[in-house]
Amino acid sequence: MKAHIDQIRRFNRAITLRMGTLDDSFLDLGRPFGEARLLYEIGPDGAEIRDLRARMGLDSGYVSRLLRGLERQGLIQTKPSDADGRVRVARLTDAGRAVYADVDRAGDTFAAEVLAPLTAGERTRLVAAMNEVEKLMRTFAIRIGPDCAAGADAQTCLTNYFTEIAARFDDGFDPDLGLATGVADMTPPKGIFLMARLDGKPVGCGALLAEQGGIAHIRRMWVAPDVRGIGLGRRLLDALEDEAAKLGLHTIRLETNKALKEAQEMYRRAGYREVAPFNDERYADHWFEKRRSLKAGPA
Amino acid sequence: MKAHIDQIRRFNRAITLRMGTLDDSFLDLGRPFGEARLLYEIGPDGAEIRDLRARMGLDSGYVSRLLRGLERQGLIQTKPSDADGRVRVARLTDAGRAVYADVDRAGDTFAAEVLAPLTAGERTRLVAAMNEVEKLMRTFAIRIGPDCAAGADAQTCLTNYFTEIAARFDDGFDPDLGLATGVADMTPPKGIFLMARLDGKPVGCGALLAEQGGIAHIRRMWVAPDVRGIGLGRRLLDALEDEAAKLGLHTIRLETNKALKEAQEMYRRAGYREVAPFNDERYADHWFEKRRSLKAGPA
DNA sequence: ATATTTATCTGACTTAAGTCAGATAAATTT
DNA sequence: AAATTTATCTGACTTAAGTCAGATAAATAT
Repeated sequence: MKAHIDQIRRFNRAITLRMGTLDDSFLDLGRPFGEARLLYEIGPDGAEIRDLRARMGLDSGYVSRLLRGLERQGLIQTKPSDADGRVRVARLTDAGRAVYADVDRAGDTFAAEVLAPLTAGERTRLVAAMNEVEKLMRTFAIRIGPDCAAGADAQTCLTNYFTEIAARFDDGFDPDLGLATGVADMTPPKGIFLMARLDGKPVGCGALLAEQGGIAHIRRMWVAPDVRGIGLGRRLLDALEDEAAKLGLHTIRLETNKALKEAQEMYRRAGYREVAPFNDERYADHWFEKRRSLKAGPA
Repeated sequence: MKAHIDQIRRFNRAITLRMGTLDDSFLDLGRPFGEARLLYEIGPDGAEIRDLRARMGLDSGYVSRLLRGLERQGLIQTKPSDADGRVRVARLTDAGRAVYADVDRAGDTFAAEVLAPLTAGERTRLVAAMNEVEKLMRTFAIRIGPDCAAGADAQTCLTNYFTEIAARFDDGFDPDLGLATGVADMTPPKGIFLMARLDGKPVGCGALLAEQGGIAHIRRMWVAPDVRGIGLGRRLLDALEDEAAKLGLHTIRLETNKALKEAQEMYRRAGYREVAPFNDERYADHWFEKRRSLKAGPA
C-alpha cells in the first residue's frame, strides 16, 4: 500500500512537472492563460456561456470580463441563444478560429515532442500505458453526490435508464404502468436523488425514497454503458445506503426485473437477501432487503 | 502517429484535469500556492536559497519576498551557509515542520483516494502503468544544451566519467596522462560543452573541439548509468553533430577505448567508420570519423 | 398578472504572482 | 589591493486572476 501511494505521488510529481507546465505553455501564445483557456474551451463549435462557467468552475463576473476581452480583440462574438433569451452563446470569429488552430497545433506539437525521442516500440508502450492510467483514473474521477431530480442531467439519466430497460425487459417498459416515482419523491424530505458524474457529465444515478417504518426504498439505479465494469453500481449503492443511514432508516429495500442479472448479483454480494414481494411493481420479478446493521458481504 | 498524438493529448487533458488540480489543492491548506510550494520545496532538511531558485525557476526578488513571508509566519528561519557567506540556507522551524507534515499527509491522502475505488488487481495495474509512463516520459524530459564546462555540474559529470573509465579500462585511467582537454578547449570559440539534464540534474555530457582544417573532435561523451539504454548517447551525438554543422566543420572525429564496446557500436550505427589513428591518445584503441555530408545509418 | 428564478453583466474590490532596477556584502579573479 | 562575480535583498512596479454586491432582462412558477 505504501509503495503504491509512493508511486502515485512520484507519478504525480513527474507528470505535473513535465506535462503540467507544458499543458500551460502550449496554451500560452502571448495571451493570459485564463483567456486562452476560455477561447480553447469555446472551441470551433461555440458554446453557451452558462456551460463554460459550469465546465470551468469560474465566477460569472470573471467569465463575462474575459469574454469582453476576447470580444474586444475580435476573437469571439456573443449573441443570445435562440432557445432561451437569457442564455448567451459565444462563437469564434475567423480570427478566433485562427488562434484556436494555433493553440491546437501547439498541443499536437507538444505531443509529437514527447514521442520524438522514443523508438517505435517505446511509443507503443507509452501510449498503451497512458491509456491504462487514464482509464483507471476515470474510476477515481467519478464523483457521486446528491442532485436535483428535476434537473436536465437527472432527466437525461432517467430517460436513458427507461430506454435501456424498455429494450431489455421481456415485456418492454412504460414508466406510466410501473409504480410512480415523481421528482418530489426523490427530493428531500421525501427522498434523495444521487448522481454520478465524470468530469461533470452524468454517468449514473440512483434514488432513495424514505418510507413509513424506517424503510429506505431504492429505485432508478442506473450506470451508463461506457462506465460499466468498474464498480460504479456498487459505489452508488453504498452512497445510497449512507444516505439511508443519515436519515436513520434501518431497512433498505429494492426490487428488480429478472432481465437485470448483473444487478441481482451485485445486490446479493452487497448483503441483500431476496424476500417476498413487498409491493406490486409490475415490472419486478425479485425483491431484496437488507438491514443496515448487518452491513457485510465480500468486497 | 495521429492516434498516438491524440492519446497523449487525451491523457494530458485527463491528467491535468484530475491530478493537476489535486496536486495544487493538496498544497493549498489556506495559504497561497507559491508560498506552500516553496515551503514544501525547502523540505524537512532545509535548502539553499540559490538552489530553491534554480529548482523552481523563480525570480530572486520573488523568492526573497516569499521567504520573508514564511519567516514572518514563523515557519522558517534563514541563516548564511557555513561554506559560503553569500549563500543563505532556509530551514523549517517546528511550526514549519508541522505545516510540512500536513501538506505531506494531504498528498498521501490524495494518493490513497485515487486507489480507494479500485480493486486490488486494478491498483496493481494502475501503479504499473504509472511507472511505465513515468519512465518513458523521462526520456522526453531529458534536455540537451550547451553548458559552462567550468561549472559545478559539468565538473561532476567529468569526474563521474573519469571514475567510470578508470574502472573499465584495462590499464585504468589518469586524466593527466591522456591528451589534455581543458575548460577553454570546451568553451567557445575553441569548442563547446553540451550537457544532458533531467529536471535540472546532470545526466550526461559531451564536448566538441573545433580543430584545424574543418575538423570537429568529440571527447568526454558520458551518460549516467541510471539513464542508459534509452538512446541518450545517440541524442548527445546528434546534438554534437548539429553543433559541428553550425560551426561549419565538415569532418567529425573521435577516439575510444576498446573497453567501451557499446559506444563503438553506437558510433558505427551513427555512420562513423573506423580510420587510422589521427592522434596519439594513449587510452584510445579505435579511431572513428564521419563526413558531415554522408549523414546516415539506420535509426 | 405578479413574484421568483435564472443568466448575464458592470463596477469596485482583493490577492497572488511575478518583473525589474538597483543596493549590499561575501567570494573570487586579476 | 582592486575589479568582478555571485547571492541575496528591497522598493516600486505590473499583470493576472478572481470575488462580491448589485443591476438588468428573459423565462418560469404561482
